[in-house]
Amino acid sequence: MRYTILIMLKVIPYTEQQIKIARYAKAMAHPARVYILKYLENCCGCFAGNIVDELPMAQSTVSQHLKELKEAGLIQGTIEPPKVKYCINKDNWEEAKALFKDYF
Amino acid sequence: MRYTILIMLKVIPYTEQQIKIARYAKAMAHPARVYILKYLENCCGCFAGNIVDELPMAQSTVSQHLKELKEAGLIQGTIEPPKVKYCINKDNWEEAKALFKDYF
DNA sequence: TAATTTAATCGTATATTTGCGATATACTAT
DNA sequence: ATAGTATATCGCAAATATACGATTAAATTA
Repeated sequence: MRYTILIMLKVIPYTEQQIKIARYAKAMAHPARVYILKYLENCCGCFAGNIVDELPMAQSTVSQHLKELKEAGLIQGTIEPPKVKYCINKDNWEEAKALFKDYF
Repeated sequence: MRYTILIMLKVIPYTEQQIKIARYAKAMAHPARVYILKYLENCCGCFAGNIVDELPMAQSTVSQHLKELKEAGLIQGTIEPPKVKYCINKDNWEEAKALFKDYF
């Protein structure tokens, strides 16, 4: 007796662009982070403390949001003891902009 | 004796736009959903089953992602028994596009 | 009427996110 | 040295997200 085995393969279909868009979108998926990014665009080189003052949440929570934006590559921090100055990461910000523009 | 009471109020600072951007970004924060939106842009009026076939995940999981996109307002489904035809929600898609364009 | 098809929903498990207070760290000023 | 300042990190709780298989619902076909 003969058997025919049919194997259906589903390959992960996402393009690099789609994965990046999802990652950037995730970074922007909270109003506080949307706010921070806009704030830093106008006020590049401000300190973490300034952002904490703007937002209705605890210092530790803001720090966490900053960390997420940093890990997503959208911002970067430079230490100016005892403060930390934050800026938009221009390269990645431009990349995100381009990705979303192409996508929409 | 007299007391002066200083009350510091932090008002939720987010604009409507920022809240909407966060909501749309959240909807796009998973590669499968980024994929689905793009797929529906090219193939408006395709069925849920077609999307399931494209994606490396269970039918129930795809259904959940579709639900999220629907709840975010980015897609809409019309029943054509026993199938469901999905489409981009043009109004909201255009709104999202405009919001992100302004934002970046 | 019974079986099939298509998609949504339910129940569940696990992982991630969000938020907070407390604590740690790393400098500065007294 | 001690106290103060600015920020990050830890530990925890609650909420939300992700994924799956099983079941349900609604219409169609046999």
